[in-house]
Amino acid sequence: MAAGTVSFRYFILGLLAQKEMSGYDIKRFVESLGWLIGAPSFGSLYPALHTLLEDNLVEVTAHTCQDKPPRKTYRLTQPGKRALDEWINQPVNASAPLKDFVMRLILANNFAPHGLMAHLAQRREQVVAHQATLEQVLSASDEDADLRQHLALDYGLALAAAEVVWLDSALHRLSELSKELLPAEVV
Amino acid sequence: MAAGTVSFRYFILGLLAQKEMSGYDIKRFVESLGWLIGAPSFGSLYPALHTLLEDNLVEVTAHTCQDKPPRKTYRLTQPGKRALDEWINQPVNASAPLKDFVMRLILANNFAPHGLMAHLAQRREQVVAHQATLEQVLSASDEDADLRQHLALDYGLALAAAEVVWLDSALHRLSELSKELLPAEVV
DNA sequence: TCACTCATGTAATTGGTTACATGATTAG
DNA sequence: CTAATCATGTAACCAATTACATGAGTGA
Repeated sequence: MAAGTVSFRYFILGLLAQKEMSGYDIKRFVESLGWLIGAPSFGSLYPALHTLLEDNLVEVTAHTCQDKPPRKTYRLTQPGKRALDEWINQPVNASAPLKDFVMRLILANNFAPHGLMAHLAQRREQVVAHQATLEQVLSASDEDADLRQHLALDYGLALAAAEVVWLDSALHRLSELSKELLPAEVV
Repeated sequence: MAAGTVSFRYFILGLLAQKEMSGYDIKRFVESLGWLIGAPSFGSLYPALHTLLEDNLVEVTAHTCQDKPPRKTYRLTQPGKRALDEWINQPVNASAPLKDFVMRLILANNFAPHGLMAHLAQRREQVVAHQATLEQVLSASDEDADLRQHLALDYGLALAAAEVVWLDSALHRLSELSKELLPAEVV
């Protein structure tokens, strides 16, 4: 295992599966679409790349062309591809935080066909369960409590509801997509 | 500073401001409404309480009545109250994660009157900015890319939109509330 | 020449988890 | 009498941040 990261380790691997990138590229990319997951700092990103390299999951090319600052781009090796596949199609811990869900969502392309839908369906179950918990807490709380007391509950419920709506629509669209791709496969 | 936590440190302090609780109580409470922030483990919770105690921000009572397992309940001291006020009315870092926002939302009661609305307004700005970034990335990406490539973007946009709607409604309700409470204060 | 972005890295520290250890009380 | 829940704690470990250090290229 050596030193380094774990959560981001496979996420980075997944990003490199889509295209070859440098550490700096990864940072910029994650910053742009990662407001829900938070971009890793260089202090964790570079060491993570080094350990992936040590483990032979990625390989590197140094670009030292002049009139550009030198950079190193990383890409997956065959063992890296296998490690990623194994990781991504593995069921996630039921109480995984939002962050983990979104990280996998960003790697959507790397899922096996059924895997992605399973991931969304599992998330849906989780969110619905949380919704139920929040509603229960809300109904158990003081009737005369002021708005401020319920704010967080209300917020949680609003986000959960929005997420369920989105998940349903995404699941629907994905199933349409798979019907299109496998028209003869209908049971 | 000693060992212990930091993010959760003040959050715990805020919970104790609402009512006296034991470590176990805190865990249960946070688990029930904290799906967006994640409950701290006992391994961080108890040490955090110990350091709050050392710093004289909380005080403790041991309840060793028989036919109940012994427990310790914590409550704020005056210095604790001051530390909390100082912390909560302090502006948060602009790129703070969702978790930080929600933690403060749970502590809504502890805000100075204007502080809470400022907090929501600041969050709104942040979310709108993220929305703009995501839309930009979306429009810059391949037109022929399949649904899977846009899933995370789409998810982010859906959540952001829902959050803005909620924030607007909450801000509106809070301003109604403050009008009610200070009817003569209108400029 | 000064500041800014691009680009890579390391060391110290921190915030937090996991696993472990203990014990009382309650329900089957 | 055994399992589950209530209840508190410690030690080892880990992931990740912050701060630091370096250097090339670009534009004012």
